[in-house]
Amino acid sequence: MNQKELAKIAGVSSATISRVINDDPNVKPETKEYVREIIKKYDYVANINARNLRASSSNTVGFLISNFNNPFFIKIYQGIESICRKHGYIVIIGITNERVEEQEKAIDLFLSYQVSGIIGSFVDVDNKILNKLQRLQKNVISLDREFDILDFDTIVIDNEYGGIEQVNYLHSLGHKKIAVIYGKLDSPGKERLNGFEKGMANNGLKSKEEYKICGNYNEPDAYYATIKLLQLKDPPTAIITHNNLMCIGAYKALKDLKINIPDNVSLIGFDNFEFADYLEPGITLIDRPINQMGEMAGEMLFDRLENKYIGETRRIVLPVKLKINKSCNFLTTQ
Amino acid sequence: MNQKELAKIAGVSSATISRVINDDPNVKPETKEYVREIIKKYDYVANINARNLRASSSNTVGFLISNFNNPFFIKIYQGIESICRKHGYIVIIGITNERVEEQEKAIDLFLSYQVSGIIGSFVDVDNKILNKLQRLQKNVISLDREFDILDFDTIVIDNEYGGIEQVNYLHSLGHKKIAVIYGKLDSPGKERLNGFEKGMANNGLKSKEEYKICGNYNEPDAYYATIKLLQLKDPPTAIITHNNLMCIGAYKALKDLKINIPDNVSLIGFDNFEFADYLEPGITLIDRPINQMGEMAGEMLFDRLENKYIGETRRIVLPVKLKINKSCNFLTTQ
DNA sequence: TTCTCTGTTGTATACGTATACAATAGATTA
DNA sequence: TAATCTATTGTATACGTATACAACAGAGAA
Repeated sequence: MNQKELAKIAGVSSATISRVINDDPNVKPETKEYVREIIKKYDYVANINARNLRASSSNTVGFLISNFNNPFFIKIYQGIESICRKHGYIVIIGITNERVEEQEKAIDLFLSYQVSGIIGSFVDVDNKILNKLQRLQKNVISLDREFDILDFDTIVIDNEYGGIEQVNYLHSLGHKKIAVIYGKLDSPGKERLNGFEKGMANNGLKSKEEYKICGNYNEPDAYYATIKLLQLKDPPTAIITHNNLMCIGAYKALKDLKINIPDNVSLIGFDNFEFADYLEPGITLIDRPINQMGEMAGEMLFDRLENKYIGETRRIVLPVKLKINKSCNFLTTQ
Repeated sequence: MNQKELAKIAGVSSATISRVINDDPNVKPETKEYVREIIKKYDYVANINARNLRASSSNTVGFLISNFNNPFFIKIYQGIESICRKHGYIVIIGITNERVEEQEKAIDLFLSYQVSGIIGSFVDVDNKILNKLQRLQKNVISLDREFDILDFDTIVIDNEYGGIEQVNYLHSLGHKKIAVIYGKLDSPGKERLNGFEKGMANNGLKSKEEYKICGNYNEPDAYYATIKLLQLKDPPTAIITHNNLMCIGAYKALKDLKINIPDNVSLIGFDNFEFADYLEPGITLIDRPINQMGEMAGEMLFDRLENKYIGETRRIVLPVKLKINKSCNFLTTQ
């Protein structure tokens, strides 16, 4: 069923159908009502492909993520979705799995959909990707990641500060043997690690190579990293993790090894997660305003799309905050 | 940049461009290679709206869910997405928030996108919705919910059995004062509650009205339901919850009330969740093969779409299993 | 040579929509 | 009355693609 067929049934022209659908004021009220009844009766829905083709745009926003393994992206998605819905836009999801090839495919998909804008946690950006993104003018928001080459609105958190604070807090409890399970060295990963090193240096602590293990931002790698750390001849008394999944991995490893947190080992996380407060012990961590991020990204994008903001690229750095719970303890003399 | 423009640049016709994109064998290999270079050079991507319009189909699957608050749907989404990706299809998400009006909008959206099929956890289905769905022939999978009116492939779990097993287990531990926090009375909700009643009756237990509270499948309602239960003059010794979010709500309430699980109150859940094993105590629950459900739904759909299966409506009932952990204990004499 | 066949490319068109423009009837004005 | 204006509707078209069909050149056969 299309406009033409429906028009024939209704005894009007297809233009009238179209006008009624788009609530054109130049239609006689009775006609409008009559056509609306016909539309309802036949459950007619306009073909969005034809619509978008004709309009040369699609009221669609692309949301680029690694995947949904990290609940971080789910929260962000919900925020973006609600803003888009409010503006009558659809979100399509592109998954990179942290691979540049998949990222490129996802971006091509977005472009083929004629998206109005993209909100993305980009894996890596070279000139090729940049060229593609530039077709969207400034309607791109880089979320959680930064790239020198990328001159788009950006929302990040203060990763370095978070990294420093983790060390500061453990140091204040008397810890000296501090290990870190860090993530992939993308932009937030590097900054968190920089923060770690700065924190150590500021407090006059020595950053030992064997205390630094990459957990690739995922749970199993962090699990094994934790086990490795504890098998060292001189194991650390505190473990820092640089994201939520790795914190969970470390927590599970410590539990499985029957190591008491925080009496034997203190554990501090980065980024909150659903059960952080309800594990035993509750997890001390660097908290970030994740609920804001999605909506903020959405709103920044629509400010651009609706020309409410025309101007220089914006860079928002959201603050992080140490949230103390019970997974860290004063270092007892051993 | 479209085919016509690119064709002019390349010095061929737009038909040739189109043929190269679709890897038509009737193109001279050298031409193909040459055109591919041009496409790459100009980063040309075909307009998917025009494509879908021309094709009168869209290689798109609609996935209908309540929302992403329940991690259940995330797992399912991941399964469906991976199967769709394998087949070159895109998933678009429709959110109902468990409201029929939003469900209708989501389905209209799917239809306007010319989806090839829908996998959905439907809120409710009347003739109107049914009519719309029937446009997709049999390419609809009803997930987790059942409706008499709906003659489509269905994947559910054995909800009633799960409900019975919860009671059986608690009874085997000596509990008699068993409360249940049940969910919305949709199809699985009803069956779980039926299971509860049957289990109680089978074991000669009396099902008290004041021990039955609706937790609406969400965490806060279950939290308050739990508090209410414990404020009763004669509080229950065991609490059954009928989904994961409500189990979490009950767990948090008990924790916040400093009530020991399982010594003071036993808690049993329905449906697994990330931290069930790592809470203290680990949660005893009815486990279901959730990882299978998404992929299975995807595969069932593509069997239809690719005519690998043509036939009667299928109904798959996946088994559930009691997973014993430490949140239930023998009833100690009071 | 002439004809046929094959491989390759181009031309023209339909998909369903929104809208510019044309057309019409009826109302208003001079 | 004729002229003008307004409200409403219809007609024709472009959006970008994929493909049916036409066209053509060159190879091979008769």
